[in-house]
Amino acid sequence: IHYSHKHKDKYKDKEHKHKDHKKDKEREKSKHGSRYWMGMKSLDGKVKKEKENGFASPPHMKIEPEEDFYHSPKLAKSLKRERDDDNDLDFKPKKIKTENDKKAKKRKQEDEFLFLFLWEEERYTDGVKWKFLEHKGPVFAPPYEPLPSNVKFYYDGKPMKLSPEAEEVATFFSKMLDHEYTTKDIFRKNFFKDWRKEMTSEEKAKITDLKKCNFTEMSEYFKGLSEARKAMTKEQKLKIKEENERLLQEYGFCIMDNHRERIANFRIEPPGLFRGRGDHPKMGMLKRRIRPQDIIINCSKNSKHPEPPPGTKWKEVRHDNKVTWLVSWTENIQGSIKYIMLNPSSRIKGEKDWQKYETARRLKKCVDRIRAQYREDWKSKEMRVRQRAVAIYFIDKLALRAGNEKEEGETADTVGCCSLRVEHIKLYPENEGQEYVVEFDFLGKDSIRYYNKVPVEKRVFKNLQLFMENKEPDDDLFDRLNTSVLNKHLQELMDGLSAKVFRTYNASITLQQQLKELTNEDENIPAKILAPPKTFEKSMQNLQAKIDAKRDQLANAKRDLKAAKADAKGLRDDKSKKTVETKRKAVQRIEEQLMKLEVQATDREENKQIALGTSKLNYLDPRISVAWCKKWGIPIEKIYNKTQREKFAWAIDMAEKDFEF
DNA sequence: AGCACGGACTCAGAAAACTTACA
DNA sequence: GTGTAAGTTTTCTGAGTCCGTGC
Repeated sequence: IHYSHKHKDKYKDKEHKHKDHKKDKEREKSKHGSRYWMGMKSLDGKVKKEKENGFASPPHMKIEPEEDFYHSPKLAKSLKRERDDDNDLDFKPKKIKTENDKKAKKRKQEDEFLFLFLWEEERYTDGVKWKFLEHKGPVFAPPYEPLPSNVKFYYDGKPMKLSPEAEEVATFFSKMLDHEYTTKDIFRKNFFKDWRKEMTSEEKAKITDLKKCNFTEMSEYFKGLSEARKAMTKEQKLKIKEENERLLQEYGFCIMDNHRERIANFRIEPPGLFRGRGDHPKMGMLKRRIRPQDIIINCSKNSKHPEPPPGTKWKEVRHDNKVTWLVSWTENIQGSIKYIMLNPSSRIKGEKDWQKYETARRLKKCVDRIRAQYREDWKSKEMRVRQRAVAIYFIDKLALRAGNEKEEGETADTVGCCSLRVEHIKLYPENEGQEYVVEFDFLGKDSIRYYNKVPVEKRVFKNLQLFMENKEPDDDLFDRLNTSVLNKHLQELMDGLSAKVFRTYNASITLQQQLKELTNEDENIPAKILAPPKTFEKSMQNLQAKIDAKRDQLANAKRDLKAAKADAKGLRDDKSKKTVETKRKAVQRIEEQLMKLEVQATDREENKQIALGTSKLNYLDPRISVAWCKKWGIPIEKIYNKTQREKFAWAIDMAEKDFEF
């Protein structure tokens, strides 16, 4: 590997005394791709190198063809090196693909070490994330378009023209009419409260009861619009597509340290009604429209700053290169900050991802020690140490999340390990032939139910009994523990260790073991390994879809029933009474069907379903899969789709067939 | 010292959009 | 061949983790 930079040369020389540099260089050049980390698929010839800062905005930057997913970063360049501005060619890393070459293998390991070295250097010096950042700012939600005059809102059966502000909020509700949300009390209450805030004083005086509001005409109108959109001609659809593409090209990319990087979310979230997950106390509240004066822009001083729309101003333009976001604003529901950041394919996210797996690999080296330690701590004299030790055991063995404490009444009531309450576990000294069984039943992240019955060590069991003594169901199980205490301890056990590293480590190591175990030479590999989880997951999803459909159907039927009732009240004839009865029966029938489906779903749940998609993206070191593919000659496309390949470009490039997690 | 708080970042499922298989 | 359903990918944004800061 050639580094013109002295200090790297020095480092390199130490490690590679006898390398044939010339050969390497040639090989490298002939290779189409290049080492991701060194980012040598540069913008050479595309970005004008503007010298010293080297980052002046390239006025006519070309778009890199999509199939080339190496929007490779110049890590080396972003590191602090003296600006002797040698040309980039000298930085070209090696592409090592020589299968039989032992040297290559060795070099690869050294490579990895070097990467680590470079990373550490960048990271621990000053926390700088970039040297140059330029972008076009966010794309705002389209302005509200008032309803045509023939689409009416009715209050108490009478048409009523709403002020634009009140009307807009009403349309948000009308668009969700088919959704289960709108039947929930909290949702309706929150919505109505916030809606009234948008009303004129006359409207406020008149509209006092949500039940008397009739949004159906509005709802039908929007359904019609979406039908019309579906029925558009090919040309019209194409036109929209082109417009989107134009917007993407203009706003969907930024320049960060010499590379044109994809932005993850360049559109500002449009206004609407807040939909939390689970039993969220704030569901239905108005999520307000974000304006330029709410927006903070982050970019380089020496970049071309994005312009606010004519006649408006940004809240602030700052130049903080210790953070990775381009745009931020404060959201009005929880008061939290929202960001516009880069795509997972970007250098900055890729590096972080890679670092995450490196931390997990370091855990691999000391996990035995740590396990021995917490088992020892189960016997500690100190309560807090015992609690901590049992908690780590759960996190390790059951992949529980850390479980930060949350403000009551601000969010749905969900828990993780440290925030478990007595009511969430049951202890069985003896259960179905097993000893010391703990039954977990609680709502975790996104209000997803965690239900599990596991036998545990006797000591753990006894400890849990101890922790639960003299406590109420809603008391904390681990009253001497919280996530910051826990993580501080973990940090002492290993640099960079925190609760979530266990998930990454355990998921990845298991994948590796399973692949080793299940893959055998004389079998046709792909079918066997890839099929079962896929079909299983699918069947689960299908069921969920059925349930959802049934729910919608139920909501519809209920509404029909309501409408029929209203009619009957007005008309008082036999015919309408009869329809009410049929509708009522329909509702009942659908309710029963829904029940059946839900039972089915929980049954399957017992079989323990794993969200394969999520772990694939977030917990499994992609290098394991890449190595496996290379080893068995399986095309990487079989495993990762385009987006995933972009996200894992670093791993695809880095991992050889003998990679060991 | 310890703790509340905010900030920045990863991870998560729902929904929308798109693609492919199938009647 | 065409319309539709099923499957897959992409987008969206909410829900966590974790750490630094300031009292």
